[in-house]
Amino acid sequence: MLHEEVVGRIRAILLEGEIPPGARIPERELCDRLQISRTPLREALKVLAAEGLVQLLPHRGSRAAKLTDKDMRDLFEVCQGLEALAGELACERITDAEIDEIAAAHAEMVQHYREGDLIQYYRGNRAIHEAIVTAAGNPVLTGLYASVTARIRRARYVTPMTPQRWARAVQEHEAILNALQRRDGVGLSHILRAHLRHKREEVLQAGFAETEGSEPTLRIA
Amino acid sequence: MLHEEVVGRIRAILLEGEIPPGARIPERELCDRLQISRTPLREALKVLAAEGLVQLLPHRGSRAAKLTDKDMRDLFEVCQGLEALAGELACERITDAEIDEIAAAHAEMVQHYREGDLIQYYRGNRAIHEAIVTAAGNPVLTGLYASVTARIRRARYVTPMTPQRWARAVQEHEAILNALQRRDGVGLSHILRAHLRHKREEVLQAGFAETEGSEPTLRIA
DNA sequence: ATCCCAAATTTTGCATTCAAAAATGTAAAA
DNA sequence: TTTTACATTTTTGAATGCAAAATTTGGGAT
Repeated sequence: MLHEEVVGRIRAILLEGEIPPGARIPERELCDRLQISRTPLREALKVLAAEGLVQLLPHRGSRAAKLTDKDMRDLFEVCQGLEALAGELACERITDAEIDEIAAAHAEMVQHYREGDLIQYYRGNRAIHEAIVTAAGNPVLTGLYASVTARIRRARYVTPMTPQRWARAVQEHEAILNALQRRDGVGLSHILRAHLRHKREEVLQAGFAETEGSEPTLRIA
Repeated sequence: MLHEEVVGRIRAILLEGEIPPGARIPERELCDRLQISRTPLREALKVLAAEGLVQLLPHRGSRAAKLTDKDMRDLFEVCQGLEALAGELACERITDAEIDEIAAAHAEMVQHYREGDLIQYYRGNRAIHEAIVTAAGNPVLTGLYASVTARIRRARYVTPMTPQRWARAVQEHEAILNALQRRDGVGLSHILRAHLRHKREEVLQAGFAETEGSEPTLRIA
């Protein structure tokens, strides 16, 4: 199946930031690179446009979606809502085994925190949030969440992670795990919202890399 | 722009139920009907597949997405979450003018209820929910909501609307309007969730039209 | 009569081709 | 020197063509 493959690869290229936000996407160049003709490429671009990663301009080609501050705020809001929903549902459905897995991932993440390994910390952090969404057992939710987080990650923003913020984030994660273990859906929902609200505030305060030139010091993956 | 046009028309055909869930979508036939070649048609089908209205089977063509009971439950859950989020956000941002508009739409809907005009009642009901989502002022949310509700509407389910259920729905709508006017985001969020949960229970209890033969007595729009 | 397998037909997936629109470059006039 | 009009080039959007895969059809064996 060429089509899916192509969508995935272009998505990766966009998430990787190889084509910066707002930049034109040269069809021919991508065709040469992916060794395909324009037909499947254009199909893939249409799909990615539907996902919000690409914007199509009539007779003027496609560009990598450019996210404004407002777009980021909107995405974070929705992400928050989806995570809160996921938390509630997860508490109703999560198995003990799944909780154990998340607890293990949490412990690992805390270890990275102690070691000061921000990259690995972020990786673990993301894994935990995705595990919670998965535990909600709702593929529709999983799909929308993936789409929204992809778009957020697309904006290679930089957060100046201060010790205070990091410590608070870890504390919040302790609370998240705790609520999960108690299967306190409402509580988890509130914690998750606050957690993401804090992150959003940090991001929007710091601004994020919108321009092509500015190289991010750290990409949150 | 041919592409957008085509996506819209096929989406309409699917929502209209002309191609029943699970049925094959004959490319050639649609091409003849829409007077286009296969290229833009296939691009449109890919987009609709990304939206979840169409499912593509490798080398076996595309089918109108078939929704299982589980799918419906998942969609309702997410819809609930999105509406609850929209309610909270709307309360923070809605203008007096927008509230007045919704109040007017509400009064109109109640009038249809009194007249026993279920079709018009549903139309007004949908308009109100969409207005609340719009009032949230979050295009990302609006887009996801549109996608989810389209998929729900796609399943032409039938709800035996009893007088009791109808009365409760109207009561809940009174409460929704009330919370909006008081700009009570948390309250509105809870009411909206309960509102949709009730609807979901009705729908899932009744089952929905999955087979081609069964003609729905009433399509919830 | 039923089942199974192979040939023919249809349909799908992708490449190529063609026409139209936009971008670019050039030259002439103000 | 700047601006505008025009021609050329590039790129996009859609149609067509072609090979591979799947479905259908027909014939033979059980």
